Amino acid sequence: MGESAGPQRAGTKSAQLRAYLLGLIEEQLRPHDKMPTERELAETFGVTRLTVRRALDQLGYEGRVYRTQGAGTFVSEPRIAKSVELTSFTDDMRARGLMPGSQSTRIVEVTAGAEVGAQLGISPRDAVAHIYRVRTADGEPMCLENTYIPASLAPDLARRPLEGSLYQTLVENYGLRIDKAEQSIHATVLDGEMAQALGVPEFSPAFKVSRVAYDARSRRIEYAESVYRADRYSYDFVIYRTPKGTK
Amino acid sequence: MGESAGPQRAGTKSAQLRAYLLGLIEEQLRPHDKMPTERELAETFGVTRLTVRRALDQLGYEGRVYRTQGAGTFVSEPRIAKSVELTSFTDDMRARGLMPGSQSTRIVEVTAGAEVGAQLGISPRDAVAHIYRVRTADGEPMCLENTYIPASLAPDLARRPLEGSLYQTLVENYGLRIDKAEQSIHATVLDGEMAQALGVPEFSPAFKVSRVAYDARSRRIEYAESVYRADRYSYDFVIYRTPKGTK
DNA sequence: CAGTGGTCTAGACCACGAG
DNA sequence: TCGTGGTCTAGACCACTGT
Repeated sequence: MGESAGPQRAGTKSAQLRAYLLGLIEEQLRPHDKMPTERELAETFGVTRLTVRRALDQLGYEGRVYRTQGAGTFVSEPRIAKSVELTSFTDDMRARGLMPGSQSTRIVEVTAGAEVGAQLGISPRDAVAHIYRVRTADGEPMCLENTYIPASLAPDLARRPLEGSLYQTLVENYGLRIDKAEQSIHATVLDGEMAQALGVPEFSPAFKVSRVAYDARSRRIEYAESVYRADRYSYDFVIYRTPKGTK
Repeated sequence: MGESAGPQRAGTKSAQLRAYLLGLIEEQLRPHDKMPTERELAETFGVTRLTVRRALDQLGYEGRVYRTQGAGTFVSEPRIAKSVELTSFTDDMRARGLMPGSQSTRIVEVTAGAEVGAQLGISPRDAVAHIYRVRTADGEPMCLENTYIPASLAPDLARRPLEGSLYQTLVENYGLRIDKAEQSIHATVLDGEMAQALGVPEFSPAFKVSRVAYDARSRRIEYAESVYRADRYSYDFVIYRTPKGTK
């Protein structure tokens, strides 16, 4: 299918194939329709079945198709919930159809202290950039965010005007790309100060999210504590049974 | 490593290899230690690199190892948080070092009604088994759970003594195996009735979890609404950047 | 029984990291 | 430059589904 000159920049064959199949799913097939067989796809695209399977594995992981041995591969029902993916606040809000923004951003360099130091695996006396933001969606407060980044990884970050995405800044100026994050989510109620900052009554329910983010080399890049308004935010995701080989 | 007569029943070679590597990670190596190279493992175990890679891919998804092209595969730091996996309440509690239990279980057959019918994709007039349970951990209430299962899939479930795991019953008696679930998590505060059932003060924070579970054929098997005490429960998981091929 | 997905072999070349 | 993981080829056999 080389002639479909879609706006794909995908490098690998399986990624190209995945993009093609995604188009097929979204534009031509309906839920529970049967996809072409792996052998058909392999022949059509001039690749091996393994390559086809990689593309389909990916789509299966994303919940777009399901497979039944002996029967075939089928289109999943439209997804109600998104799988848990590592996205920026900006992308997260856009995916929810909301317009993201920030208020009262403050960025300063401070010493890490016990808690932040422990989370980042550095000395409590090491310097970190501390970014405080009130994140908004459609102009209304959505969450309070405190982000800490080791100064050793991003020197002078605190003296840089923070325009655009923080993650983009980290990639472009420091070569730091977040690849993985560990999150811990608690339910809580808001105290007076936080409630006021978020524009809701005191004792309103909220999510408290702690996150440690790593790059591909397993270095800790960021520690963030966020508090989300529960009336505007929910976690929607897909989970799967035992990761496939374990049974 | 054929001579390690561990209690493994794993079928595929990659699953056996994964089990061996897991032992290696947990018993002999330390975080950031280098794992054997893929080619070494392939030769040692008499399999191809692809098979080795499947085992390592798996461990990578589970957050146990990380790989760097050109450098090698390394042991991840001990996991602070678990990846989101589809587990039963029982397994979830055990993983947290708590002793799971149930109180005041009730199971009845009722008509689905609008909400449950919509979630399960059946008629509001169709029959469902409704299971209500107060789930306990170490003898203390942990969550309230309302589970609904279409009677067409599990006839007479309501007339069956519910002993052992519900999921086990579904597999053994009805051939229903849950493979995937969509979850939506909200933060809330408890009203008087729920607070009393959970043994906490009114207006205590809590998680409200809605779940639709599917089998491998994408049939909806179960709808469940659960309310968890926030003082005893948190969601801890790992998230990854864009699913690999998308960039 | 025919056809499907699930697993595996035995190679090959490429892209990247470190000395 | 060399060794590593990342991708791919061209086959093969098995396990399961549906008829």
